[in-house]
Amino acid sequence: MATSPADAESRQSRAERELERLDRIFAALAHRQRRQILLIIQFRGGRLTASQIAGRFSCTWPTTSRHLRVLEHAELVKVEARGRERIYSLAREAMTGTLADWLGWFDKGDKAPDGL
Amino acid sequence: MATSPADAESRQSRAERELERLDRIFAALAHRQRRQILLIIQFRGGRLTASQIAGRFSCTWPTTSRHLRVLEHAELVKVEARGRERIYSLAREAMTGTLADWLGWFDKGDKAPDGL
DNA sequence: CAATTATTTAGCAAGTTTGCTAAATATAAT
DNA sequence: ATTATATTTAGCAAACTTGCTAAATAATTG
Repeated sequence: MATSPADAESRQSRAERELERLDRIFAALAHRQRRQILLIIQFRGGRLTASQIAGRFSCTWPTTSRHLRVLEHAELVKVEARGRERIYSLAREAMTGTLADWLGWFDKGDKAPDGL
Repeated sequence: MATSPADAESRQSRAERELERLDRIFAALAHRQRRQILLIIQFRGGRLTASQIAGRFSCTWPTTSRHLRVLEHAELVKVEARGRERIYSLAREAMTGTLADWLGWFDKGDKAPDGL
């Protein structure tokens, strides 16, 4: 099958989108409170409302709310609106998938990633 | 055995030092070029001089030099001075150890980390 | 020793992130 | 509808990061 310019473009975009995804994930994880939020969700029931999460931190609510948005944008958490509450849970795939895959480059020395 | 104030203090410090270590690791990984440097070291021979690394990027040398220092400070790479060259290699333990351990919290739901 | 090569440090400007307070939105209860 | 509750958005100041150029250090060669 022929490889159209559109294919080439979309292939490159996809690689670039992958990189941007990693950028967002690692940027999101670069703040201690955001990592802590993930652990709290994991070890405090798996599903928590924004206020349950915010309640565990000493900073103001809007600050935690922003952290939650960063995590959401990085697709590390999922949100489900229920009435006036928002219930956060882990998007485990992103963590153990995307992130663990990246880490995997350093275990096995087989193939190099695209851009080397 | 009695637990002296010094013990308590050092125990707390150790936990805090752990967290600071993670801070440094995740902060270091939060920049695309720094992640790329790690991959380059991994897939281009394992041991590279600063200039070999810098040569693969379009930014200026001092900029790459700073990135290398950030990685070194996070203990993600080791440096060995040989004459006027500095040879960088991966400090694999930090990556597959510390980092993979952190990721591990999200696999198995057994015990929660210290500060929860 | 003077010149060259490898690499880092200093210092600055531009951009980004974080945390705060005040105000807005949106659903639920009275 | 008014009030209360849950949560977000706006906008600002302080702090941090990044990239640059110019200058410094440090080992090597002529």
